[in-house]
Amino acid sequence: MTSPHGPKKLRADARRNRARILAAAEAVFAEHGPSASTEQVAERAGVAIGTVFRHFPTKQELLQAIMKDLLERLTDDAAALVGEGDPAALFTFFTHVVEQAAYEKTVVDLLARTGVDLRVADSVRLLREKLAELLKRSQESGTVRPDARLDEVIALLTVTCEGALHSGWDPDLRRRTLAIVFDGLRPPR
Amino acid sequence: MTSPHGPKKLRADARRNRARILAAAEAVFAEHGPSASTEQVAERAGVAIGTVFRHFPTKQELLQAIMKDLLERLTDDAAALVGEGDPAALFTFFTHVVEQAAYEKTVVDLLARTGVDLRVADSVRLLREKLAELLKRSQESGTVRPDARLDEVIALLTVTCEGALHSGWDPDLRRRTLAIVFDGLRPPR
DNA sequence: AACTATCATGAGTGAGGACTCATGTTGTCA
DNA sequence: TGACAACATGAGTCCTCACTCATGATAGTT
Repeated sequence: MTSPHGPKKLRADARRNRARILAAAEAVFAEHGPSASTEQVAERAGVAIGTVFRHFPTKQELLQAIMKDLLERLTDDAAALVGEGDPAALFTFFTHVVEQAAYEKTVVDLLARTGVDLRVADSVRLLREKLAELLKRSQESGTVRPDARLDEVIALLTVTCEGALHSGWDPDLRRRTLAIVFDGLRPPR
Repeated sequence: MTSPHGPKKLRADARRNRARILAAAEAVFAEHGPSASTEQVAERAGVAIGTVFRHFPTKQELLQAIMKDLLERLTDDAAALVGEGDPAALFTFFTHVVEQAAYEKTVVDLLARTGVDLRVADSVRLLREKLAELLKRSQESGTVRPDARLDEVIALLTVTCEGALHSGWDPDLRRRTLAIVFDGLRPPR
């Protein structure tokens, strides 16, 4: 950690604006992809462009902040599923993430394109850990083949999200494609 | 066809330059993605930027030309496999395409991102037809489950190429991921 | 060889977008 | 309630990039 005291104290209006910018950015980038302009974000947030750059000195940092947010949300979801003890938890999570991907164009872009080298390594590591737990549980309960490794699962997850998104799969195609992937992940009978 | 006489007669130097530009564009876009600048293409081809725009009036058209090229190449590959009668032809083709994807960043980008609405619909249709044949053969020989439809197969193909590419899968991960997808595509025992 | 339509050249243009900074505003605390 | 540091503003800067066009070169034809 660079700041041992957590986030610096912000003035009330600054804290409010920061939140509005983050929300606006998520919406705008979700709609138009990461190449959307910072101006659009500012407009949606109802602030001047200078304010956006005060909170996030570069566009890159703004994207990182959004990504960190989403990764943490996903990690929480995964953690909740670990608690529930669903034997098919991995498939549940998989489906959930892919469905959500349709509304998170940006994050999928970032995950798959820019890679994971974005200084969000910590958040990614946490998500990996939760996913590893989900995988282990599902393997122990016999829902997932024992020789499947975390890397393949993540690869399939990422890739399926991208597809569901950019290629605009309709719900039926999404279901059918996931069904094939899930069958591939099941243990041989 | 818009031109019943095939491509218009070009002067020798023009034909040579057109070919060099296409090759350069494929290389540059493969390396840097479709956002690479037209200047880079011109430089790599050893021509002035005006020459690039003489042959391809917009960047979009240049990208389309590359895509058409690749689609035709893939269609030929698929047609050859149809001729050979390999019962696992679909898997062979699938593996081939994914391996090749690592060198074709641009096309995968275009296929998955810009979609197929790029006025290359004809080339896409031809490739689909060949793929349909491959699928049918593989299903008849019992290699692929009979309820798999072409849409899912194409979805998985596209998506796997994207992953192999942007996420930089190493050969081992690529093999393992494909193995899962193929298992999902096999008929239940 | 002479002629000309076709082609190549590359500095220039215009638009868009990331980022800055001088100026004005407001939350906060004594 | 003053006074100041923190914050907001948005016109302006700088840069990149797709695309143009006036000028010069050349392949193909007679």
